[in-house]
This record gives sequence, structure tokens and C-alpha cells, in this order.
Amino acid sequence: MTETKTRDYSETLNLPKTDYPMRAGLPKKEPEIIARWKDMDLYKKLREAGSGRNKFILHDGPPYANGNIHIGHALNKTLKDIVTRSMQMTGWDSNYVPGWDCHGLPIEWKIEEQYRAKGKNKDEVPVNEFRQECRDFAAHWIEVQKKEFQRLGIEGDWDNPYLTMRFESEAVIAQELMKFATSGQLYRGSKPVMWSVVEKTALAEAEIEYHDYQSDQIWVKFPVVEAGSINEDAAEELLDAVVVIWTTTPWTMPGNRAVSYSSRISYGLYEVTQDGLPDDNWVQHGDTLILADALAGDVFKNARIEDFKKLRDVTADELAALTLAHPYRELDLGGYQFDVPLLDGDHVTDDAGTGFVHTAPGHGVDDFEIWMANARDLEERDIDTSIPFTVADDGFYTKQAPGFDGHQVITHKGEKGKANKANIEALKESGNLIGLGRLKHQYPHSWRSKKPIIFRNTPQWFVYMDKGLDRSKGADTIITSISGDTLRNRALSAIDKTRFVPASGQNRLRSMIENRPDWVLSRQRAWGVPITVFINKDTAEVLKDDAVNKRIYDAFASEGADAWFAEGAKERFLGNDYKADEWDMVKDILDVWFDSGSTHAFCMEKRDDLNPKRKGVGGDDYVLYLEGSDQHRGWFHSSLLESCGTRGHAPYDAVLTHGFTMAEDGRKMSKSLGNQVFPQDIIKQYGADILRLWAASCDYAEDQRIGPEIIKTSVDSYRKLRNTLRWMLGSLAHASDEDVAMAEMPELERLMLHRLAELDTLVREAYWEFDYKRVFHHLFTFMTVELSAFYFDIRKDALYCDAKSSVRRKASLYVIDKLFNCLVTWMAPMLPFTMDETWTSRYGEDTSVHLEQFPSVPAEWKDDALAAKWAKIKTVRRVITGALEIERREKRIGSSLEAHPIVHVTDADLMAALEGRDMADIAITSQITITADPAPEGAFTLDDTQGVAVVPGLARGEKCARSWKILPEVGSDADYPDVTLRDADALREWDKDNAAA
RNA sequence: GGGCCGGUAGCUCAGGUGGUUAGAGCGCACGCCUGAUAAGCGUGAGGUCGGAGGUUCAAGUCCUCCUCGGCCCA
Repeated sequence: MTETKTRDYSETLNLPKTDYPMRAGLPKKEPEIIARWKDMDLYKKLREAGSGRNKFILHDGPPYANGNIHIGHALNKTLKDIVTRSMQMTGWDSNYVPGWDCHGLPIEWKIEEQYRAKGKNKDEVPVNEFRQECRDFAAHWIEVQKKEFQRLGIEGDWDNPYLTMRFESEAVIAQELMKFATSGQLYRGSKPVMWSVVEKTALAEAEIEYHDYQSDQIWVKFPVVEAGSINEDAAEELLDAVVVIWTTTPWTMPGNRAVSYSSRISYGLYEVTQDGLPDDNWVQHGDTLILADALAGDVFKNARIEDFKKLRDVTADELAALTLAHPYRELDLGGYQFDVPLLDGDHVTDDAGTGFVHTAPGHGVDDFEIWMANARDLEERDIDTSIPFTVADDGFYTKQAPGFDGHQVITHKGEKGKANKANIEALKESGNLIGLGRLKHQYPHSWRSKKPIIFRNTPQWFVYMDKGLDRSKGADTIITSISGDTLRNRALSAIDKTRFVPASGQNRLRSMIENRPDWVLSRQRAWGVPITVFINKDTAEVLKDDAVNKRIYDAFASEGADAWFAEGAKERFLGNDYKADEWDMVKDILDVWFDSGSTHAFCMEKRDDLNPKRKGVGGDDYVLYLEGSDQHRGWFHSSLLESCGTRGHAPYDAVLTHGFTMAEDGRKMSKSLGNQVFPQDIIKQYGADILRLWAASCDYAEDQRIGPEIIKTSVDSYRKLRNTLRWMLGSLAHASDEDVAMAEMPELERLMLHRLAELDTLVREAYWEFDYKRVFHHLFTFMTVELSAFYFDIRKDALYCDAKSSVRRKASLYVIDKLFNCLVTWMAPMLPFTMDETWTSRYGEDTSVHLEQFPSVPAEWKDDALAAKWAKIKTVRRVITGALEIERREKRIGSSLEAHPIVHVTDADLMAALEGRDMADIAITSQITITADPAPEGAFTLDDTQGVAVVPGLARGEKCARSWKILPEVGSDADYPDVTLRDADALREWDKDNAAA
């Protein structure tokens, strides 16, 4: 016999074999996968697969089409995609139709900005030309964002998204508005808005800048005319007194309707005690004034009075019972005879002024709100609550400011008109002026003209929150005089029927609906859907005519809302039944929240592939809205009101909200702090799946953080997941399709199947609860702790070294196959790129994991008794590996295969669990001895484990050249003298198979 | 200023109805392996549970206040 050279056995082993790369190269690979999905028309295949199933509709809240996407968009769309994919894979037809919000102010601004750069004036451009430019602008960003969303791996109908500016959408939006109009829910009211006289336009908060400005300040007396009936003497005193206000806008005096005070401020009755005042002084000896205590001194100083005394306190109750006269009542102007009430308001402070605030509801937001809040009480006091239109759009007073028409507040050049002066004169004449001065302060100016703006009462369109509705006419409703069926009540009861995730959203939305005022729908803007309403010039009645409305709808559907602004539109829509000159055509634009609040109407209901049949209307389809928590005030809110007003119920079954994404330090991202994170950067550097893994692993219900270190955590997790899957793929390269019966399967394999059964329940539950971090953390821990470090580590020996015919090996491959299918499908919604790559690596390029369902798990896999038993086995294993670690540290062993521990198990329960187990395999040692004998002194134990002690020792025998186990039997097989008997058998089989081949 | 939500190891997260020395994974340190190898396995060090009061035999868990952060209003 010639000298035997050691044979290289590695070719006889079933080592992992795969092309699946360890390093993913996602930034390069993901676009290829997107292309593959497009080529195979995955979206269409998904729809075919889902056809006939109940629909799960994640109805997209439309992002605004005016810039690149940011991290918040990325989180939002990723969560939506995880929802869509997971529902599709758990038995629903889950069709995601993305949408965009296209109308509105920010886009108008951009176009205006471009105009300014070109020296063009918006007012000189025909409105429909301007609108076209807005449309083009939106269209551009829709394409940009679409690509960015697709790059994130979001699956949906990207070829047919919905757009609020599509003609059909504009038609339905107008139609929805007309439903409110014809059902009587829409009314014309008024509200002060910031108004630029120079540009003759309303301005939004963002269009305002503050500059220094010199205002006229005045202190004004309001004579007390009624003092209630608290106490005759006290009332008498107050009847002789005046309430004093201070204002920097004298021109708003004609609009005054009330005086506000605060019950949190202390007030007093003051008397002027100074002698020798000139006869023409505005304040005289003996005058009594009611003032805030903290400000009385200031007021007298401004009225040039040095000597005064406080007579007594004036209580909040006394103030509430006062009625004042307008300072102009005694003048012969007409129109100021009304009573002026005192209103308790939180906006009143005693920092400056008099402690009393002049309240002109047409000229300030606080004024308007306190007026409206008290409207009901005032009407009971026979006080007219209508708000006068005192100033026209050109800055001139109207006839509703009697005695002042002809005067201008602000001129067309932005300079002060004569209004202040005229009012000051009138006040002097009435004897109600007590102080006068100038004040330099910050005052709002138009960002365009840089000229001062004013608050001006303007007509606006509102929807009633508290008028009774009548549902008897189907979807349309009619106002009734008395009914509990109001829009507010409908919305509240709809909220009670809606599932909120997290639950706290319900309260949040509820309290907003409970407290909100009537819904203002009108904006004085150009880019949007118009309020398609005609009002009768004489009666101010809103035209309700189905034929007119249909003409409007049809025109919009084919030409877009531009039709409203086209030449001859009025005559065209009114038709022959009405005289055009008897009707006014409203030119206001709908608030964009009405647009997006109508998406359920023009997208969800109009598309056959959506149009849900929900519970209660003969179906089991399910509609979810998912947005950031700011949308309680926004889209969740407007969609609810729109749908309740026109359909009587919410457009959704469930509302899911997520928090906002902060920088790594937990603070808001900002350019100035330099802590911004851009999704585009992460995708470029690591890939979209890394970003998605971040989204899936964090608690999105709260605010999340993102930054370099956090991304690194995702990258590390990703690598671990990927390598574990890679090893499975490598092992499965040797698998056959042979099934192995449960009865034949070793307990270790059955334990893994049991764990799959448990995870199956958990994963399905967590996906239904949209709790992705729970799915991720469980799967990740399972893969690292139970698979990589336990099951795979133990089974490597059998998988690599056992003969092909080994049942143990076949069983393991069977289980790995099940593990693979479960894990890859379960993670597919979160990591769509990687899981599809993994899936196709096994099943071929013409498949996709996204067309799979979560595997059904046989009930027989679940085996709690087995799991309990293996918990004990693992307990013993921990003690063994603990003992081996000491040996390793002392350099007596390196690999655990060099060891032969003697395990003393004196706990009968644990011993019973070990019965029939090959603990050497399980502990990955070459040999092992299990004994019930008491452990000798100095044996290794763990503090938390009773009844197990380990005496370490070295394995005896030769090291097997093939499996590296050390066993005495090595050398006893004549054919294969350098291996164990198991390996010898395996080699015999391998050699036979390969000789035959 | 008001409404709502939150603050558990360096990071991401667990911690039903209050009950022994607060857990996991990652990261980190150290070690082993070299047939998952820019991989795999093991061991270890990390926490005043944002802070202060209070209720209770007992609080990360209940109450109050404060603080920091966030969303929405004003």
C-alpha cells in the first residue's frame, strides 16, 4: 500500500453553494429590480391575483406637488407600501393608487415669483393663462416625485395616479361643492382677512412681512348706558362712568361693535381729582373712568392728568352687565345707535393699553372670534350680530361706515388716507377722545408691494356645522330647522365608528370636530377649483338648479375648471332659464382642503378597481387612511366633513397616523442646524431597503429619529439578515422536493416548525395591527438567536457531512425550505427589493415573492409541550457552553469539538428532557457524557440554573479528517481510516454515486 | 398661552390589570473558529427607567408638579 496522502474531503461535503452575493450593492441593484417589475408588469399581475378577493384600500393622501420628496414623504410612502403589500399577501386585493394635490397657494407663489423675476405683473395676465402655468408647474413636480417614490420601491398604479387638477377631478370637486350648495349647507357669511389695498387682494399669513410703521394711537371713551341691576348705588356710579379703550387703528372705529375685557384682570373705578384744567381739556375734574388697575397710571399720563384716585374695584360681573354706547352715538351721523356689549376674552391683557380692547369684528381675528363665540348670547340681547362691511376693496369706506364714506384708509399707493384723521375729528367732536399720539411699531406689510395691509371684512362661503340635516332625500340633505342630525354630530358619530391606530387619534380628531367653527370654503385665489355658485343680485339667494349644475359638471369634465373663467361662462352655464344680469357669479376659489377632502369621491368611488363595498353596504371591503398626525387637522378632518355632509358617513374604516421624523438628537431637522437627512442620499449610499428597514424597525406612531448612527444600525441588521438568508440559499442548493413526515422528523426540526407556527400567528397579528417594528424585531431576533446561533450552528454538521440519504439531513433541508419561504414572504413587505432578489435567486427570474401569499402553516406544527421540553434542553446547553468558555479562555480548547464535557444532571425534570437527545450534537461537542451522579467539587455551574453541573474534559481519539469531530472510532473503518463511521458511510455513498456518474 | 402625544442601556425596541437583583437584539470590548469568511460562534461591560414630590407593604408601571422634545392651535 502506497502512502496515503490525506484526501481533500471538501468536495464530498454539501457545503453551501449560491451565487447570491454577500454584499448586496443595493444602490445599483434596486433600479434593476424596479426594471424587472416593470417588465413583468408586476402591478397588473398583482391585480389579477387579487381579483375576486375583498378589497383592502389604502387610499392615498396626496402629497403637494411642489418640490423633491423629503424624509417625511419617504416614511409615509414606505409605511403605505408595507400596508399594501402585507394586505395583498394576507388574502386581500390591495390596490394602491397614488395621488397628488395640485392646486393652491404655494404653487401660485412660485409662478408669481417667476413673474417678478421677469418683471411681469400677475394682474395683467389672463387668469386662465396663469392657471395653465400653475398646472404645468404641478405636472413637472408630479413626475419628479413619482420617480422618487418609485425608487423607494412603492408598488402602485403609477401609470394612472389621481390628480386633483385632472379635469374629471375638478368636475367632481365642483359637483361635491354643489351638493353642499343645493342641500342648503353652504351659506355666505363674512370674515376679516388680511387685505392689500394696493394689490386689491387677500393675503395669506405667509405673504406677510413685518416692518416698522408709524400708527396713530388714540384713547377713547365709551359711555356706559346701562349698568345692570346689581345694586342701585353701584349701578348709579357706573352709569356716570366711561370705559376707556386704546387703539392704533382709529379707522376701525366705525366698525366697532363691542369692547373686550378679561375676567383675569382687576379693574377699578377712577376719578379725576386734578383742579385747574383748561376748559378745553379732553378730561375734566370729576370725570370717572373704568380702567385696568395695572394700566390706570399710564392712561392718565397719556391724557395729561396728574391727579386721580381710585374710588373702588369694579368686578368682572359688573363689567359683564354693562352696556356701552358707541362713541359716535350722539353725533348726527346715523347708524351708531346700537348697544355696545362687553365681552370676556382671553386675548385681553394688562400689558399695554387700558385693559379694555376695542372690538371691531370686521377688522381683526381676535375681534371676529370673540364676536362669533358670543353671537348666540348677543342675539338674545337683541344685538345685531352681523358684521358690517365698512371698507371696500379699494380702501374707501362704504356706506356701512356712516359719516365717513369718501375717506380712504390706505390709498392705492399704499399711503395713509384720511380715514384716521376723520375719525379723530369725530371723536373730538363727540367729546370721547381723551388721548392722542403716534406709535412706531411692527406692522404687517404685503411681501409683494411692501405696503401696509389692513384687516377687512370680506364675504366668504361657509358650511354650517350645526344646522339640522334631513337624510330622507338619499345622499343629498336638506336643512331642517330642528334636528340633531347636524354635520358636526354626523362627524362625531362617524369618528366613534372608526378604528384609530394609535387609539389616541380618535380623541384628537374628536375634540377638533367638537370645537371647530363653521367650515370656510372660499379663498380669494386663482389656482384651484372655483366655488361654482350663482347668487341672485336682489335676494342674495344661491341658485339651485340641477340643469345648471350639470352644465357646469360636463364642462369641467371635458375642459377643466378653466371653463368657469372663460369668456361668456356666466351666460353659458345659466342657460336660457335665467337672466345673466340678475345673477352674480362667484369668483372665489375652493380651499384646497376641499379638493383633497373629495378624493374619496373623485378617485375612490369613480374607479371601478377601487369603489369599495364596505361593511354596512353589503361588503367587507376595508378603507384605510394613513398620514402624519398633523392631518388630524387636515386631510382626515376635511375628508370626514366632506363625506359626512354629502354621504352621511366617514370615507374610511380606519385612520392610521405616524409621527414626524427628527434628526439624530431628537430635534427638528433644519437647514441652519445642519442636521438634515435626505432620503435621496441614503438611497444613493446604501439603498432604499436600508431606509425601509429603518422605517419598519422604528416606532412610527411616535416621532422617530434618523441620522448616521441610526442608519448604521439598519445597515448592520441588514447584513445579518442577508447573510443568514444567503446561508439558507446555499444549503437549499442541495435540497430535493422530498417531503419528510412529521413522525420521521427529529425533535429539533419539529421545534423549528413549532416556532414558525408561533411566528405565523404573531406576524399576521402584527401586520393587521400595522405594528411593523414588532414583526421586524421578532423575525430579526429569531434569525440571529434561534437560527444562526442555534439551529443552523447545530445542523451544519449534519447538513455538510451526513450522507445524502440521511433522514436527519433531509428533515433539516425540509425545515430550512419552510423557514425560507416563511421568512422571505414575511419580510417582503418591508424589504421588497432584497426579498425579491432572495426569492428569485431560489425560484427563478420569472417569479416574484410579491405574488406570493404568506405560507399557510399546518396546525400540527404547533407543539407547546415540545417547546417546553426544549426550553429545558437549552438550559442544560447553556451550562455546557458556559463550562466550555472557561476551557477556551484557559487555552485548553479552541473549537468546542475538542471537548468532552461530563454533565451531571441531578434535576429529574431536566434529565427527563434530555432522554434520547444527542447532547453532543446539540452542544456541538465531539463527545459528551450525561450522568445523574452528583457533581464533584469544583464542577462548573451557573448561578441561575440548579441541578446541572459540568466537568470539562478533552475529547479522546483521532480528529476526523472530514467532519473534524474527535472520536475514538476514527480509524476503525478499513476503507476510510481517517474519518468517523458516519463519515465513512457518507463517503461510501458519495463515492458510489460519483463513480456511477 | 391652550389641546394632544412622548422621554427605559451608545442605537432600535420589550416591559397585560403596580410585586423578587429592569429584559432583548444590534453596537462596543475581549476571545474562539477558519468548510456562511469584508462571514460564523461565545463571553463581558453598559441603565439615578427625563427630574421632583405623593399614594402604597411595594411604582419603570397610579396621581401631581416641573423639565425637555414633537404635532396642532392661539
